[in-house]
Amino acid sequence: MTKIKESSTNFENKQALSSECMEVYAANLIGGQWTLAICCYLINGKLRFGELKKKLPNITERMMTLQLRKLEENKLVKRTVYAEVPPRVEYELTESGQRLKPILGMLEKWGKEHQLLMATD
Amino acid sequence: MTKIKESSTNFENKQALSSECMEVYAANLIGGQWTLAICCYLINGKLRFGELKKKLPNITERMMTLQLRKLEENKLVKRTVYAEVPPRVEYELTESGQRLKPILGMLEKWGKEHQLLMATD
DNA sequence: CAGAATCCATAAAGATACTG
DNA sequence: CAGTATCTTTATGGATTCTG
Repeated sequence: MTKIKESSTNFENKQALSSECMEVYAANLIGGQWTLAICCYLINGKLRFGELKKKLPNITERMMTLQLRKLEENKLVKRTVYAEVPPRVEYELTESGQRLKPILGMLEKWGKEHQLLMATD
Repeated sequence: MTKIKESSTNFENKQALSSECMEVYAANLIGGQWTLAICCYLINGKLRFGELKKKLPNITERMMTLQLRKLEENKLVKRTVYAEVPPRVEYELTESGQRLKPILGMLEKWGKEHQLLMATD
């Protein structure tokens, strides 16, 4: 009786997926609290759980697990478990995740410009 | 003693703005529940409160007000109040909001591709 | 018309402790 | 190491009623 749905950021029961435009669908996939941060760090290559955790000092393990599982479920991240002791799990972006790269680039550029605007006023 | 902060999606106290990359900052600005949906509809020109509400049948007035105020606060949306009876308020994207257009375009494209991937598997 | 004010339910996030 | 489990807190969203 494993509980799965705790933090699935509701794609199924909310409006976004069903009736809204594709941008909203996309935003729901990548707009989660830690989603983009994780993707940013994975875009340069695979990372282990602990390595990723180090880059996100403020995230709890619990949240990281939940977010990574969601990302995996949404096929943005691939999770590979190595049957070793001590355990090793590696996370990497999928093809689809990689294709976010140009979008991340534009977001970064837009963010910089916008931050400037927010400041000079 | 007006209460302002009820739904400000926490830029100030959370990690995103302070330590993370610019993509995360940007995502926090546009990643809110209704944010992108609203932007999508405003990208073709200004709309009144009621008109926008019609395009988002599932949003409550309360949420729309909150989201629009947040958008305004973040300078993505400009709010113009006309001193008329009955009252008229128009919402439109700011320059900065308009500059999201190419990003929305890419998100749409990516979303379509990704949705296909999610289906064929 | 375009909201503001309340009250309330649920969902998401955090702290902490524990484990294969 | 890479998580789980549990509990608590906080955030988010909704229903309803009221108003300039």
